[in-house]
Amino acid sequence: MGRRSGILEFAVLGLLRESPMHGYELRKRLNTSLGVFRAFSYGSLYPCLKTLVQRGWLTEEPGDPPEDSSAAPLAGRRARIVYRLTAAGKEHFEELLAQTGPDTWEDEHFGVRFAFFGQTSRDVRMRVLEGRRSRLEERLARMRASLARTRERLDDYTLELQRHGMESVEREVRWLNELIESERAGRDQRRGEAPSDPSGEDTAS
Amino acid sequence: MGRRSGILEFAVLGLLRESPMHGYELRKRLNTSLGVFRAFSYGSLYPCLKTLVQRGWLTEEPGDPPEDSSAAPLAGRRARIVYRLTAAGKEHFEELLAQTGPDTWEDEHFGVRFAFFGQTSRDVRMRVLEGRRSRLEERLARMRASLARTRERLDDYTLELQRHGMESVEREVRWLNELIESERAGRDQRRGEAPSDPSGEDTAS
DNA sequence: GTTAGCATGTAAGGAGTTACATGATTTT
DNA sequence: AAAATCATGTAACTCCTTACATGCTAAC
Repeated sequence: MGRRSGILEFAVLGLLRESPMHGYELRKRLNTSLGVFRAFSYGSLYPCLKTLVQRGWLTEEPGDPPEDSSAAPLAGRRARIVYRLTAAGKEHFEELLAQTGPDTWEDEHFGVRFAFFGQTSRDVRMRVLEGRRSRLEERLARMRASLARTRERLDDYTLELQRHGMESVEREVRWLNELIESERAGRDQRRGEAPSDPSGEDTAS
Repeated sequence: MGRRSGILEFAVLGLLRESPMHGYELRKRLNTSLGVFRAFSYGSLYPCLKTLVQRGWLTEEPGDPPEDSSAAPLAGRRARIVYRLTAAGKEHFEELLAQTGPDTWEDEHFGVRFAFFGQTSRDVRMRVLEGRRSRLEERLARMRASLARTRERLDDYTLELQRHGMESVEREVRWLNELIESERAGRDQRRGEAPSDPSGEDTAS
């Protein structure tokens, strides 16, 4: 069955944009390199890769990985399949980066979107950050209202949970404020990261 | 299809343990009263209720809700169905409270478990809190290790994301430490919360 | 007289997981 | 020679969502 959208697809495209990889390596990166990511299973990763190939966003190549070519050329190790982003795939990823999905998507997968901010134009970064902030503030308002209504009949544990939850949200809002301000303070040039050409300069090899 | 386990079932049983309710009310409580809960849809709630009835954990009664009986007895409003926890249901919920599921379950739904701590025996509370803490500490260790390995080749955004993520986790660990200490400080009597009958404090150690 | 809220439900589908199957290769 | 790690894949299942269908009452 075709994995239609989903965060996994997004993350795979984003990681492959940086450099080609085989599935096993990809999964490790999903779990560690991008820290905040959740642990995807092979059972979802490999089928996802297949459908991405079918749609023309990836190509499959047999072969040894880019790094560690000092090892046996491709002797043992059950021949790996290296996946590479196509031009169409790159284009598609740009679209995904730019588009603002439904609130729940944006909210649930904010961490992943943020992880690819390095490849995102400043407009979009601002939109994503501000969107998140406003949703958190809405939520905060709802929590406060609900707490004011029901405070009396809640036990200590529930109260403590709500208190801690609200504090966490408030903390994240402050974090977002800092980020937004720092974006606004204009530094387009954060090293040589050329924001003028979001689809441009791939860091191949 | 039989909703087998799932957090929704747990939450429904827990809420109904406090007092009988009809589905609509239940859903509102899931979304607001217990604040941290996610927004479940009717599409999952009603089927869930049906299967819980089938298993004998709930009974369906037609009728007006316990509060607001000043309104029309049950005149308009499409006759509601009030769900009440049976003895078997109570028993089952106790089991669910006491059992420690797989780590992922415990981790993903910690907030919900915590929300029912008022109905949970102290042993179990300690087990849940300490379990969560140790998993968070493991995760922290993994994050630190991964960060030490890959710091150089991560861009500023990814780095900032990891930094904030780790800070959040550290903060939650401190919170848990406070809670655990406060549990350890022994006060069973936190106001008039009498765990008089919940079959709770059976495991005296 | 139309929107908003109350109230219950079904069918189809999405996005993943677990458990399994397979097999080579390095380490113990 | 046993175990761990590398590597790819499939089938069945889970748990929840969306979109739809229905109909009543209160408020604007």
